[in-house]
This record gives sequence, structure tokens and C-alpha cells, in this order.
Amino acid sequence: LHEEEIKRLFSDFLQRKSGIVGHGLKKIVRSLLWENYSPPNIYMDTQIAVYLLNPAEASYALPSLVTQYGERNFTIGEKTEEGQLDLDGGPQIAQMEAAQEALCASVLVEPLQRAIEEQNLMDLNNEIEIPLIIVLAEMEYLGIKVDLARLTGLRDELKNEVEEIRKIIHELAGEEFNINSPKQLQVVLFENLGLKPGKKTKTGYSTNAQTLEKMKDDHPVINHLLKYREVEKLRSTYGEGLLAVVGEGERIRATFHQTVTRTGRLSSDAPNLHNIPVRTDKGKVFREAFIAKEDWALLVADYNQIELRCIAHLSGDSGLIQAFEAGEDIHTSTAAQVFGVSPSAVSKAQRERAKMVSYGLIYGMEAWGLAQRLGIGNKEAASILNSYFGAFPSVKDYMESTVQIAKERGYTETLFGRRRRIPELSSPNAMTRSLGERQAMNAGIQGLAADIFKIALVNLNHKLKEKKMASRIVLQVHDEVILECPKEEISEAEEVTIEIMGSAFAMSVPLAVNISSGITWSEAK
DNA sequence: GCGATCACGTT
DNA sequence: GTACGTGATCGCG
Repeated sequence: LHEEEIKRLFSDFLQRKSGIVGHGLKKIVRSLLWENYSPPNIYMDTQIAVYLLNPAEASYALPSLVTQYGERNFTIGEKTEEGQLDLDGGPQIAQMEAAQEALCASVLVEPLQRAIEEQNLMDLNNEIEIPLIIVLAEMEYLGIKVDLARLTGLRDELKNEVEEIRKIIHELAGEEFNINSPKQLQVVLFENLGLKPGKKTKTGYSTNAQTLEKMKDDHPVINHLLKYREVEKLRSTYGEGLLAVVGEGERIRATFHQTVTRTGRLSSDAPNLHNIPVRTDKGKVFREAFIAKEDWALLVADYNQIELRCIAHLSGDSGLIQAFEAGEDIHTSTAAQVFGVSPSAVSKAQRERAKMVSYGLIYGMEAWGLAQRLGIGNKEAASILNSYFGAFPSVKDYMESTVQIAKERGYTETLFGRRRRIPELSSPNAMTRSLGERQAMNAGIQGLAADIFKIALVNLNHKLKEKKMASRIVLQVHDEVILECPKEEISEAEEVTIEIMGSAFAMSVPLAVNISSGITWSEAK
């Protein structure tokens, strides 16, 4: 057989009507894309099927899954030691392992398919997760372009700055020590300088930013330490870290994991592109280093307040729904209802508090959590929470019934049927049980938002191809999607993106989408 | 080399 | 307060 003939036969196999099966297919799809194959027709990814059945699965190693989910008595041979692979075994061993993997996956298909059907996870699997494999594989394959000179410049600046602050700190401390070592820092602060310690950690006294913040007035070194931490974090994690993973075409290619989080969200690693700084001026400049290729631009679209909108939809709370329909600033609207004043009379402080409560709500916050956050007493926090629930009573009902149902069943379910077991709910430990309750409240909200966002990703990728557009998705950050577009295609891409994201799922509140474009990620914000 | 610990970036 | 991933240090083997 000629090579071309083999390629054609392989292509036909990948496109077969009945679809292909594999374990962790995204990686394979990515390899196929590098070899110029079209994305395959997927029937099942056993890894994803297991994830849907239990998003807390400890390991996705095939032999253990076969034992756990397979119905046949089935043992596979000794796994080859990694080190031997290249030495003597050669390609035969890799082929043998691939064959074993395929065999394991094939044994799993039927029982997994049945379990997926039994738990009503068919739609989630077939309409969302499986199509998403291709979208993510293409995103990973493309990667996002970075401005190498800019990134290097940032790294170098930070390096110099860290060095300067380091000298000052050693001067003020009166000794040389490793500032990166919390252990050494503790000795310097609490023993040698005699400062008063605050919070404790498992092994000693805390030196985290929150604690240091409170010690600001006790010694001039504290402010420099805080600065050092900020700059050193940026230098190491983002400066050095990102430079180390720049690949072909000056692009960074992260891996987006589909089977990691308990909630249905994606995670990103090598590098993690989900936590690129944005909060501080010093940090957010890194977003200027993420760019579009020559004559193209980045288009950034994100859902406005999607999780709070999910709460409004799930609870059916008329007040909250009304607040969103008004189309005004949501925190001002909620503050007006919570504090019983007209929106125009809402003070800055009131808006800020309402905002805190709204965010807290998403995380299943209780009174003491809010107190911590706002730096107020427990009583006052309870009273704010009370007025909030007074203004939005159905939200309170929803939270309570969510926890109740989760306790009865032992798991939560999103609107789309995504399940998550929460064993913490039956813990004998009260702290752990509270954690379980927060997890239960958060799971349905964050999970629904994740489901909606995944639908949008799948639909958007599909629409771009259908319209034969050159624009493509290059990055995803939980409720935000970044496209790289030829400049002349931008306005069309904006239209398409807003339409697709806005209509991903019909809720009792509108799905609002913010959109903008620019040469850099920062500019398109 | 590996895991635990601490700290910290995002949503 | 949810959910993650990474860098650095340090003690263990």
C-alpha cells in the first residue's frame, strides 16, 4: 500500500458512521490535526463517560476502570516501564500498549453506555462533551500568539525590580535570608524583629498577604515584603513560566482538561491560561503580551454575570429576574431592593455590599463568610444577608431546597443533569458538613454556567466552520472566549459570537454578552 | 526525585 | 465562601 492510500483508508476509518471509541481522545485528535486529518467522528470517549458518571473519579487509569466498570473478567499484561520504551522494545511496545488501551476501552463501551443512559446523561455526553472534544483539540492545536519581545521585556523588568526590593528587605531586616521561604521569613519577622504574629498555619505563623497587611504599621519592611511577593509572583509564574512554554510560531498551547473539575468547568495547564493576571495594573500588562497574528485581531466575548443569571433562572425569583430585565447595573438594582431605596439613591457602599453578597451567593456563602469578606461583625453580616434574602425570598428557598435535596440523594444535579456526589454532606464534622452545603449550593450554579458556556463553544465553532470563516477560537476562560480573526472579518465574527452566545440556552433572564476587539488581549477588554 | 506546605493568580 | 494550577522551599528517602 502506498502512503497516500493508507492515509485515505485511515481517514475513512476515522469518519466511519458508527464513530470511533477511545480513552482521552482529545490528545489523539490533536495529533491528527498536526497530520492534516479532519476531526474524527466520535462515538464515545470512555474517559469522559466515566467523568460524567463520577466527576470526582480518583483515577482514569484504564486497568482500574476496567475493574470498576467493566463486566468481564479481564486483566491486562504488565505495563512496560517508561524507561525501557526507547531502549530495547522499540515501536513494538508502543503498539502493544496502544492495542491494550484500545481493548480496555472497547470492553468499557457497553457498560458505560448503559450507565450513561440510566442516569440520563446521554444529552450531556452526546450534545455537549463529545462535540467539545474537537473544539478543545482545535484550540490546543492552534494556541495563542504571544509577543515574545514584550514578554521577555516584562520578565526582565520584573527581575530587576525583584532584585531591588530584595536588597531593601535585607537591609531593613538587618540580615540576608531567603524571602521566598515562609519558614525563614517567620524567623526574621516574629523572632529577630520581634513583630507580633497574627493568624497561625499548620506549622507556624502565617506570613500571607492578608496577615502582612495588618502588620503594615508595625515595621517598614512589611510594605516591601508585600511588594516583593507581588512582583516575584509575576516574575516567576508569568514571566519565566510563560516564556518557558512558548512553542512553534511564537504561540502558547495549553491543555484544556475536560475531566478534572467537580463542577463541569474546564481546567487549563502547561500553562494555566485561566489565571493570567487582570486585577492589578502591574499584573494585567501580561495580557498585552497575548496578541493576534499579523493583520489579524483578537475578539474577546464574555458572559455578563452569567452565574447570577443562573441563580435568577434556577430560583425563579421575580425580584432578581426583574433586576436583570431592567438592564441597569445589576449591583445597583439589587442594592436598591435590598436596602429599600430607589436605584438612584443607592450609595457606593450599598452597591459594594450588594455586590459582595451576590458573589458570595454564588459560592454558597454563610453569614460568617460575608463578615470575613466585608470586615464586619457576624451580626451585621447576618442582618445584611437577611435583608438580601428578604428582598429575594425565592433565592433563599432555592438554596435551602438545593441543600435539602442534595442531602437526601447524596449528590447534586445541574439543570442538564450533570451529577456531583457530595459525601461531605454526611460527615460527622460540622465544618466539613458546612463545606458540603456550600458545595451543594455552588454546584448547580457554577455547573449550569459551565454547561451553557460549553454549548456556546460548540455552537460557535460549528457556526464559524459552517460560514467558512477564517476566524477561530484560540482561548477560553470559564465565561469568556477569545477568537483570532482576520481584520476584515471582525464585525461578522462579532455578530456571530453575540448571537451564538446569547442564544446558547433560553433562560428566564436574558444572556447578556460583552464583546470587544483589539490587537492584544488587554486591548480587547 | 517526590510529596507536603505555603502562598497566590483567576473565576 | 466555589473551582482550579504553579512556583518555591524543605524534609524525606
